[in-house]
This record gives sequence, structure tokens and C-alpha cells, in this order.
Amino acid sequence: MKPMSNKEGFVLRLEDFLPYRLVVAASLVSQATARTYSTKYGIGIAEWRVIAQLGEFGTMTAKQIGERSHMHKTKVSRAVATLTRKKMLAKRANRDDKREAFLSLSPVGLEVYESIAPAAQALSQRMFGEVSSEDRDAFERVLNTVTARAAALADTSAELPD
Amino acid sequence: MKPMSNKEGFVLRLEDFLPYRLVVAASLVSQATARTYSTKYGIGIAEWRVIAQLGEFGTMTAKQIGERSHMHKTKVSRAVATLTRKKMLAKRANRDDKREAFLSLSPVGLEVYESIAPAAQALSQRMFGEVSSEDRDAFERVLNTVTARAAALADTSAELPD
DNA sequence: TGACATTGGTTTCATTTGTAACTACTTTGC
DNA sequence: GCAAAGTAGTTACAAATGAAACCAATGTCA
Repeated sequence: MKPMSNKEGFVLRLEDFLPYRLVVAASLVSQATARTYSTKYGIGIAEWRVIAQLGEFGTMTAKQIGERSHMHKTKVSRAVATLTRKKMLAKRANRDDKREAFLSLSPVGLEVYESIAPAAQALSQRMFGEVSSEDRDAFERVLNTVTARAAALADTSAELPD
Repeated sequence: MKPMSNKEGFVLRLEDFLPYRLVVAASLVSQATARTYSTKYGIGIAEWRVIAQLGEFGTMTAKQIGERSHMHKTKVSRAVATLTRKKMLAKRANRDDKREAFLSLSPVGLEVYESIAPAAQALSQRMFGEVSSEDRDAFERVLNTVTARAAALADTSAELPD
């Protein structure tokens, strides 16, 4: 099964194709990470992200959570709903704007956060721990620029010629 | 909205948390890339991956495609089905093992490949083009180790203590 | 003030996805 | 040669997902 060089000539070597490799890596990382919390607390990726945001920032509206975590608002909405059902969230109405509500972790939610966060950190260590700090810095730099670029490209819904 | 340092003390700074950033970047890249083919040829990510594999390697079984592209076999199966419906694939039975079949691109499929592949390449250039080659090398190194590590962790379905 | 657009958030609906069960075929061990 | 186990691929079913419609509240602007 060697790369074929077909008549027309253009062959994309997926192994060398960074977007592809990035996506594959991310999906594996995501899968591996999910096991940390999904099994233990019966919550999914979206739920964990909400908890993580609130664990870090204390109090946010659903909108803010969505923005910071790059999650679709329906996803946030549903994650908040299930977390509320599980008593992991505290919801406080905003007197000045009754459309939104301030969300934060309930004691139970905080417990979960305090239990999962270190585990996630440890897992990250196992995955990224052995790369040199120079490589890690470079990695972060690339992630930064790529994220920015891709976000710009992904946003332009109509502004692209086809 | 500044990071809170809650009582228990452990705070996970998501902005610095590599698995998280990796996943976010990948999802944006994936979104941006999808636009290249989804609109133009009415095919999805899975379909494109199948085409890309066949474009690169010529002939493969569904199993091989799944392995190389890290796709679930049902996903491959369905992608192959829709591509077949679109006359983009050629299927040849394997006389020695009637369970599997050899897949390759039909002329139409090859056309699609030859049209999408350079576009994907160009898009990749727009996203990764401006990073230095040293950074890119480092990036690849990290992707390699992380992919390996994560794959190992993700595989162990039952072998983890909880 | 009051129409109209906008926004935070939820719900509905169709599509996508993965798990598990299943079919057809092949391999293994006796 | 044959029963049992395993494998490639499909299908049925349930859960996750996103687009679009929707609701209630807010902002805008005449």
C-alpha cells in the first residue's frame, strides 16, 4: 500500500497534512480525557467544560460560557440543564436583565470540579509531560496562530468566493 | 471575570491547558476545512477522508481505511455507501475473502479528489503557512508523541483503575 | 410611547454519531 | 470435516448534535 502518484499528479500525503493530524490527535486526546469524568461522574464533555469554566471563573452567564469554550449555545443550554438536574449548579437571576442568569458551581459541583481538575491535569501530564519545554512553547505558538486563522476562516460564512 | 482561586485551591487554567486548546483548535480547523468540500460537492468530513485515503493509496478495504483514518467502522461503512451512491467509488470483490471488498476511486471520485486536494492544501497553507519551519517541526513532534500517548490511553478500555 | 430589531436562552426537528446486535464469511482446533 | 471463535461490513436503535424556529426580555429610534 504505497502512495500512488496518479495521472493527474496531485497527491495529498495525509501523514504530512497538518490539519488532518491535528484533528486526529485532538479526537484521541478528547476520547482519552473523556474517560476521566464520564465514567466517574456520569457527565459528558460539554458538562465538564461548563464545570471547568465555572470552576475557573466563578460566575458566568450561559452566553459567556459558550463564548469562552467555543460551544454552541444549544449545547451549553443542554449541559446547564443536565448539570442543574444533577444539583451541580447554582442559578441566580439577573435582576437587571431577566433574560440571562448567573451560573456558578453548587457545593456538589465544586466537589466534582475539585476532583476532576487534578485528574485532568495529571492526564495532561501523561500526554504532554515528556515533550521538551521548547517544543511545548513552539506547540503553543502554533496553536495560537492556527486557532486565530481557523476561527477567522470558519467565521466567514458568506464572505468567501467559491 | 478574573480567575477565582477557590477555597480548595486547585484551579485549572483552561487557557493554558493543552488538551483543551488542542481540541478547540482542531474543531475550528475542522470546521474551516469542511467548508472546502461540503458545499462544493455535497460530501461530509467522513466522505472526504475516505476519498483522501483512496486518492493517496489507490486501493484499500473499508477496514484499512478505518484504521488509517482513525474512523469508526460504521462511519466508514456509511461514508462508503453514500460515495457509492454518488458514483465516486469503484468496488471490486475480493475473490479470496468474500467478506471484504477492494475500494478505489471511480473516475468521478478521482476528479473530486483532484479538485479538493489542492484546495485543502491551499487552505492548510493559509492556516499554517506563516509559522516558522522550526515551530512547525516542533509542532509535528509534539503531535506525534501526543497522538501515540493518547491512543494508548484511549485504547485501554477496561485496563484502567478507577 | 410604541413599533421593530436584537439578544439570551430553550425547544423542535432532522441529521449524525456510536453501541450493540446481526449477517455472511473465514479461521482455528480438534 | 466440523463446531466454535473470530472478522469485515451492515443495520437497528438510542443518544448527541446543529440549524432554525421560537419565547421572553431588552434596546433602538422615531
